[in-house]
Amino acid sequence: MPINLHLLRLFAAVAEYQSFSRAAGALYISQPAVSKAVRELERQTGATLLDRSRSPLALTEAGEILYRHAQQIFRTEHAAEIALAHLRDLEQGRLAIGASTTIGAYLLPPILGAFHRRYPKIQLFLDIGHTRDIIERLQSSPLDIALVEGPVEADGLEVTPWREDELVVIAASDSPLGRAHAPSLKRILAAPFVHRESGSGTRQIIDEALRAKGITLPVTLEAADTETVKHLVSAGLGLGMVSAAAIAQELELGRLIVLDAPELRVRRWLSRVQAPIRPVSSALQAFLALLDAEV
Amino acid sequence: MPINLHLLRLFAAVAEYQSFSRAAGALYISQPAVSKAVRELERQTGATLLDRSRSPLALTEAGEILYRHAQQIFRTEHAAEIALAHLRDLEQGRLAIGASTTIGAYLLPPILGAFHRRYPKIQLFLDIGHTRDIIERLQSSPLDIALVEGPVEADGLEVTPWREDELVVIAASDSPLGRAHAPSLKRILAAPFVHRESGSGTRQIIDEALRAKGITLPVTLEAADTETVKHLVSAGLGLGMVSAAAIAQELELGRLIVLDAPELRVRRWLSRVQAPIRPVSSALQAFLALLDAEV
DNA sequence: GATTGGCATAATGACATGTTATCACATCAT
DNA sequence: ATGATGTGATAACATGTCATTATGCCAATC
Repeated sequence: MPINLHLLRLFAAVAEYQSFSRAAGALYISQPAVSKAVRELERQTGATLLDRSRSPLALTEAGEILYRHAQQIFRTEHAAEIALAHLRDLEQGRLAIGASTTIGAYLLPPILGAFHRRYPKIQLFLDIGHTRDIIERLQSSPLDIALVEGPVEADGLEVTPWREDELVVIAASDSPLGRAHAPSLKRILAAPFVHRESGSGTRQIIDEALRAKGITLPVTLEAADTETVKHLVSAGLGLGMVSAAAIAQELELGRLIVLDAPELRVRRWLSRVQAPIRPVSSALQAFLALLDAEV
Repeated sequence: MPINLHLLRLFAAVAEYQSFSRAAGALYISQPAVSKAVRELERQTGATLLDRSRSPLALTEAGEILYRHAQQIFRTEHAAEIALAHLRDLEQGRLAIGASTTIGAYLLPPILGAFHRRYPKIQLFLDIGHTRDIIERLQSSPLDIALVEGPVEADGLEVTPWREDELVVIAASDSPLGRAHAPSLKRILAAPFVHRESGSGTRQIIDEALRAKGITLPVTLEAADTETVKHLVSAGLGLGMVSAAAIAQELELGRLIVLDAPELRVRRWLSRVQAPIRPVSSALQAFLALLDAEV
């Protein structure tokens, strides 16, 4: 039979204030309620807890022992309250985000930076990988949310469009095509092309979108990641097609040039993916607000 | 607003069994009761504690935190139960006994020995002093019980006769009176006498009892304690009058002799003194039983 | 010896906590 | 598919815990 912790709370107050009536006052209840509670606790524990013959009230040995444990219990209870409040006030907590490579590398860092400045106590986990893997980890639950490229066929997942992203054709600024003002589609398609590997989401999107338009890009080279594609392109090995978000720095430095080819324009939606029924932590809530706020 | 620890208990069971219905079974209550309790706890804490979308049931971050604290709380509760049971079963506890010098030195040791052999986990305190001081310490509460000589005028204390004690006249066995078969009262009263100091209870008893009979003993020497009286007497400095309980060893060794003088026979009651309303611990209860049992 | 403060007791009332009945929804074997 | 099974949610209702007010007793104090 467990100890009735409600009665214990009242008894602890009596022990602390060394008086039934003062304890009652502190608890905002009547004195008889406290009297009865302590008496009932004594009945249940089978031990006399208070020496009512002395004034101020004294604890018996059993009362002493029980009181010490009660203090420990209510200290822990208080700690729990504090911890929950911290969680609510975002002064404690974790947030695990999954992202596909391009988003993780180019779009998320500033957002995570802003989040961290605002909620420095929240522990952030960023998991970058292929959409397939990210989705899998979202379903098996270590991830709170995922931001991925392209279409998601998910069982019970909620997919929301987040931002639109454009894939642009890039050339080294010191290459012939880079120096051309507005090269024709024909000239562009005649040039060598550097691509991401076949498995990647970006590559899939590009292939599908262009196939729909009846265009096939030449494949000269495949690279494992966007960063390599950019380096190869700026080294003059050919043209490339990457997310507009990925080349801000190179454009600024004048290393790369965007070739404006309306026929090759590929736009895609970046998606926010969540498990729909799963409870939403305060940290996730705050992160969602930030995602919607940022333009 | 403190956490409702009753609801917390049900929640902790759910967390442990990762199932509402199994938790309900373990608690011997119905499943809806558990459902409602957890829901109410979530309402009160303002946090979602369980992720009901996964199976088996998963804890949210808040639930995780609350569960850890709950475990700590209920561990402490269990420790309290154990401690109280120990107290009840006399496997833990203290017992503080006050005694006047003669009782403490000669009568109590065998009793305390028996008590300790029977209840080795109980911590014993023996406080030996003048009746006056012992009574004072009983009232101001560090002592659970006192065993004293002679009459006690106590305010609200309960005085119960314990054992009868006889004060006997002793002589060194190699002294002239010691060798005499049955010396006359006159011869005894003519001899030098070694007494306890005037403040002691024993001395008071002797003086009063003999004064009632119209007898006054000569005072040759005063000593601070019974042990010294015995040594002085066996060294031949005169006769003495001490508790029969105090000389068992010397009689056995043949050092001292009891002079049988009917006129000088002084009997007194040794008393058990307790604070009447004060709660009685298990240890004290056991000690009282032992006091009554020993003959 | 009346007053005051503190705890106990009794009669009664409100709310917390339990119950049964039932539904909704998955999973799973047939 | 389909019906059996397991699990949780919800609703209506019963119960018992925990509170209240009213009052009495006792000790301390002026």
